[in-house]
Amino acid sequence: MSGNWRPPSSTDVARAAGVSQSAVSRAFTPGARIAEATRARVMAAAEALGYRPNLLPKILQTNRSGIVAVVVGGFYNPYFAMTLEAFSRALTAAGRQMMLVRVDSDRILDGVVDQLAGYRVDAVVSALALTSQDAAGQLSKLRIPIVTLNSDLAGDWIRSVSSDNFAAGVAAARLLRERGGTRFGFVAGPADSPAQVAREAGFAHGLAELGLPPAMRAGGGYDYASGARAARDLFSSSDRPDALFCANDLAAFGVIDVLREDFGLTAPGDVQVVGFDNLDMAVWAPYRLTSFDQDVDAHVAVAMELLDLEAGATCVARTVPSRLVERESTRKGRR
Amino acid sequence: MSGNWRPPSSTDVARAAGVSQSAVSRAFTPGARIAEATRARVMAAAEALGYRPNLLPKILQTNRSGIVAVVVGGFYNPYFAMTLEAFSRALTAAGRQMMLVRVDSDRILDGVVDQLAGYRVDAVVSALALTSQDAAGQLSKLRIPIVTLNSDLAGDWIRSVSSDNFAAGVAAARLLRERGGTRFGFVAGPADSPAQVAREAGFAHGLAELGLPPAMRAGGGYDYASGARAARDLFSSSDRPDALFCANDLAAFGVIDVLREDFGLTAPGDVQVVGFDNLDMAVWAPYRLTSFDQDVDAHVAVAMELLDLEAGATCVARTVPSRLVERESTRKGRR
DNA sequence: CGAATGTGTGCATAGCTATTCACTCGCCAT
DNA sequence: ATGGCGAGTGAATAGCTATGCACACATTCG
Repeated sequence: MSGNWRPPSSTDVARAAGVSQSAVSRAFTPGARIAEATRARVMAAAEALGYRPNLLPKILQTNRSGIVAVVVGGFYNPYFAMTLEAFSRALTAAGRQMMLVRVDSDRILDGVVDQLAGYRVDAVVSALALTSQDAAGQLSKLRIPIVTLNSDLAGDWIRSVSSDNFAAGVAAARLLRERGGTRFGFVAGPADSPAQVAREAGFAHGLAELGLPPAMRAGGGYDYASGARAARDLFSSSDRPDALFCANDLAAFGVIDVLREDFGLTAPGDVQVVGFDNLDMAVWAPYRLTSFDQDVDAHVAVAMELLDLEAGATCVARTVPSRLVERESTRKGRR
Repeated sequence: MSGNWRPPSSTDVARAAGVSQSAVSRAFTPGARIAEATRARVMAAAEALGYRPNLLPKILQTNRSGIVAVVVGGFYNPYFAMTLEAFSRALTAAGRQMMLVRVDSDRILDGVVDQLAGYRVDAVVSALALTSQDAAGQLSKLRIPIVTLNSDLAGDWIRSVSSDNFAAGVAAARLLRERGGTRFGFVAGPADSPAQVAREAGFAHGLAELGLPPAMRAGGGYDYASGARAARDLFSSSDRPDALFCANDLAAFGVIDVLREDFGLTAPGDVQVVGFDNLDMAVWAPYRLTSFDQDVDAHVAVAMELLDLEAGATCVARTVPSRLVERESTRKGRR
């Protein structure tokens, strides 16, 4: 209708209710000193006008927006969806809002930092494989806390929470050995992912600890296609592995499908397969994948805790244990 | 360190650079009238102090935050991830931010509307199966445009963009008939989803148009388990269907897995299966699912356009055609 | 009855930026 | 020489809420 409409302000409500603007503010502030009758009159006027308090002036004064920025690199991996879901719940429960920022892998720093700083976000959560050290530095200068998931970024205002990726790698080696694996293979994730690196190192360490030769290696991505490619690479050679640890579930699915489809091999009879993430799909009939559960809720709980740490001096890094969920892509152990 | 630190303001920068606050503002405003030498001096001071313009005062005056709220019911369905990804891209390209809001299905209205209004979000995108008419009404009163995805909500400030669900249902019926289907089944989504209702109605219409008897029916959810249950229901009876249209891909995967696992049936030999959404997983080896592609990018493009429509008088509803992608869960047609 | 306490209300202000208005200064044209 | 003009700058202000301060009034107590 009118070109320059503006939402009703507390002053408008005050006028309508015949009170001062302060009274309106107090009516909407729990625990404020105001007569019940006045509050009722204000509320009636507010209801009639459709008034909602504007949060921005408060933010302007306190520099606390109640907004947490969550930075992700993409959504192709259902693991991100799980994380997002858990974060969303936790933030809502804490009365905060989530600003979702998607960046094309590398150049996070460009406009994004300016935007986040401009909106005065309370904190940044990065689910990025790798976060630009530069961007992190800029946020630190603005005293905006950063919580990093499965990354190894370090700095003054940076806290990190990770799975015990190395330990899981070791556990994978032990499990596969215990279940009768003899020739081991590792299906790698992207080289720039600290989680991938730690999982591989742990697996290698575990094998060495057991006196076994190092694993064959293929792959290089967290996606299905990368796993499929890895399986073709590994099984086209003469010396085929019979026990695989995959950097994540998505790659493991690709592996399993190619093994069955192209090579007529199934798990766990011909090859045992272990994944990482414990996606919903891990229970699906074609896979029934043994996998490490990252306990997303625990990750998020820790992250929420780290968000509100005020002192930025000490660099905090927390680890959340992952839990091995055995299904039928590995052989049964005695119980 | 200091308890009450505050980020540098334009006044701080002005003091440091020996100019007025106005000059600082102009230095950061493209196209503003300012001498190049002054701008350089301001920029140097800003850099030294780590100054970022605070966006809130501008928002306070213009009531345009640049924030679009995206409301979702959950992330379990990868289709939401696709939508989110596309929206995120589009909003970033338009220089806007996404506030992600997750609601527990029904009670959206509680605090959420207050929050969104309080932050002065420019618009709300709802990817919810059903949106509370009440919440929608409240947002309308605040003149906050709503764009609904695959929903049938109507009202003054509400615009909707949907797939041609009915037409797709008809097309599914024709395809399955043309490929030799004789006994038809429909695997339903949740009853409160307008998309589910339209797809089923279209399928029924298509069958009737071809002079075929109505389809058997099972299911009632958009998830894998629901599809699995539906398959068990349908194939435990004596009169088994040989052509299935599933309300979405996730359910279709459940169907296919149960058919293979529990009944030893495969697609397309024993049963033909058609899904909806064309998820990434539809190409996976165990499925190779024929499915309707919703063209997420087109949905989002239309939604972005509808977001900025100012006039709230006419109720806009746009439809985006879906595209049939044939894979190997249906038989080959002559080409 | 005076004082003290407590309750309820209004006034004024901080918080930060973009923008309008007014002003100065140097330069050109008449 | 003087009016006009454009460029560059600073002062002032709007936008909205929460809150500290002051004040008015009622109530209670010594």
